[in-house]
Amino acid sequence: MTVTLADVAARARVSPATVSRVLNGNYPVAASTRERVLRAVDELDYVLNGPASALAAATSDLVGILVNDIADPFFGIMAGAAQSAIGDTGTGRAGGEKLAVVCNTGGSPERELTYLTLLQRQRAAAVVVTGGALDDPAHIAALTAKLAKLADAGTRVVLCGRPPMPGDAVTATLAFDNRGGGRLLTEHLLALGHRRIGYVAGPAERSTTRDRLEGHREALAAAGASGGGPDAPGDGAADRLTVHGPYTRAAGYEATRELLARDPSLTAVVAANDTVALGACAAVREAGLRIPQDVSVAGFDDLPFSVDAVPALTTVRLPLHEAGVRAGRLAMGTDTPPPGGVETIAGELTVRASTAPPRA
Amino acid sequence: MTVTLADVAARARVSPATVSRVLNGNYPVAASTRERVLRAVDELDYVLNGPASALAAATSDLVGILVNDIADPFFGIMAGAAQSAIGDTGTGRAGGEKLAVVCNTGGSPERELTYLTLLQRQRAAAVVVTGGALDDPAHIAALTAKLAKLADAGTRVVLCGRPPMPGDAVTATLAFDNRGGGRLLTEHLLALGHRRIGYVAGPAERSTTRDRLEGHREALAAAGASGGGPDAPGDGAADRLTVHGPYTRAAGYEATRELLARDPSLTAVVAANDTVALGACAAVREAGLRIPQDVSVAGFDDLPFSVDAVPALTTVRLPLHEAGVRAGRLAMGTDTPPPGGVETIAGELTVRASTAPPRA
DNA sequence: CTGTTAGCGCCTTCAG
DNA sequence: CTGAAGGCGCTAACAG
Repeated sequence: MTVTLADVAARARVSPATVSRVLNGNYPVAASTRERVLRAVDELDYVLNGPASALAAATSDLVGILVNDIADPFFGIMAGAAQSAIGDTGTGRAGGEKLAVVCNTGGSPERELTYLTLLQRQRAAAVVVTGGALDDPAHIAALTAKLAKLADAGTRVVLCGRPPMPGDAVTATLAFDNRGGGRLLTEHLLALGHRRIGYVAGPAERSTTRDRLEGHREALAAAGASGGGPDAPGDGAADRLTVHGPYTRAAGYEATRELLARDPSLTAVVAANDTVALGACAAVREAGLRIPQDVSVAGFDDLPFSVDAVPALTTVRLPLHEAGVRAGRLAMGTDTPPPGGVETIAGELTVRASTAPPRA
Repeated sequence: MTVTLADVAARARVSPATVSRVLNGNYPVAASTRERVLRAVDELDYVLNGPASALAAATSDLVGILVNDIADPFFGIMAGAAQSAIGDTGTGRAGGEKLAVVCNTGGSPERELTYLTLLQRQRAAAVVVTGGALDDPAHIAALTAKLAKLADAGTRVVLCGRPPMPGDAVTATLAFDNRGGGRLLTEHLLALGHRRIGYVAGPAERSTTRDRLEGHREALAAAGASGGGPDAPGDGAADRLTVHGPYTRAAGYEATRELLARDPSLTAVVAANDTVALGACAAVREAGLRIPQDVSVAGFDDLPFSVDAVPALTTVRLPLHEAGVRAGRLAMGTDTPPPGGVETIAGELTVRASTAPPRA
């Protein structure tokens, strides 16, 4: 029923090996022969058998992209960029195309491991793992081991928007400077004159959460050290003004209500990301406070909707698209990895209308 | 280097055939033997060779999910839901898991076809195609032919959020009632008393665009027919008050500026979807008009951010998650297809704060 | 430049 | 319930 390479060979009156060679284009073939083969392929409407090819060649054209939440544009943008960078490599003919696919872990460590196993089973050519890591040592160990196995089997591994991992299994790591970004944002607020700043953090066990929060605390500490005075924020106050929750709008809303209850004199709220910031805005507004006149609000990531929020959100812009493209190229082996294997990508403070000096 | 099924067999002191049988679980094996095999698998850290398995069995555990834009939550939600419905089928052991992957076509018909070919090459177990179709007959024909080939090769094909296609290649179609939804929305505006309604449509060549616009026009026509009077909207006016553009916020912004310029007396703007509506809101606001006091704005889809817009967006809720889950189950063969193969899913008018009666 | 020859690792009848 | 044997469709050395 299904036409095989042998059928094509017969029709083109050449050997199967020759057909394979023109299809893969990695071996000299006479132009006339090639054309005859290509014609036979078209006439027979032949489609290469991927599994057979992968089995014989011991590598497949599958590239996996792992994301924590496919419904979140943060991941969608990176994944889409990586996928197009990978897909565009295709030579046009049936040969070169890679099948770039995205796998949604839903943030679950088990599913992350499961997908990696599935990809290993398929003998994937490369794997791109995006998004913040879990801080759990057991999971990190399991993940490291799994990635090492993949690398052993010849799969290229690149991390995108995720901190470096131990071991040498990883081809390249693109890490976001979350800590630096967090610091920038809070410094901005501090410079504006804010002193009582609430922080809506992400899930406690994620590296992204930790880094951004650390940046925030660093800025606070620096201000406290330099500024002095009884009004300066200390660590105790910072703890009291931090609430953790998932990276969702609903969590941002709840957390902000809580913060406002704990300290009604808050003049600013920093959210772990833009999505959370949207929830924070809703809570602030519901409390009868104006943004930014009564309370400033800031996010992180600069997702597309942030510029449209009312007021437009002050945030830290992360070059998600560029990072995704780079990750895709690295996975294809068309870009050379950075020296040391790790590249840190800075965030850019983007000041818009949601932050302003506090009321006098 | 890599451990094979034969290694496992040797260690468990059984034949390769037996190992295969316990792994696939589709054949009786003595409990004690099974346990011995499973232990060997764990000890050797064996991972099935997907390509080899697929080659021998002539089917793989790959399931492809095609989306138009992975950075758009509309698709992310459906894809995520489908993927989890498919992944959750796993029996837990290395056997049953399917590898559900999402492929981003970027709305390009060529890439859609390319991905389908790639999936066909992998001998995918099933394919879920989401999102509106292109109205181009040539592409529809090509797509139909490709899907027929996939179906021939034993791949299950399900359409999700897309109109039915000719031929019997498709296992099941989950179509959204875009026309009905569009009608509901405009009827709502009409009932509120609006007469001059602008429409920001999507790309002209997409079925989703066409259907939603038709619903809008139907409502207008019905009102014109029943209402009469010189102020009643006619087709000419409707044409003049419709602007097409891509499904982006920027397009919504531009189109709305244009509409406002064409007819400053507009009292309502209906957008093709929520994302576009956000841009429309920005344009309305920038024109110094208030929502909904001066101009009402409505969207479509009810994406998560819509409830957070200011004011919260009136829209038509589509059960994206539920549809995705259903599509996933249909793709797995765990749900039975609807009679006739086509199931139409209605949208639900969701009235929020962005629409109100026009000013007197 | 092209044909021949062996497998790649697994599944699946067919015997036992 | 278990083992033996053949082949799935393709690629990769080797020869020529």
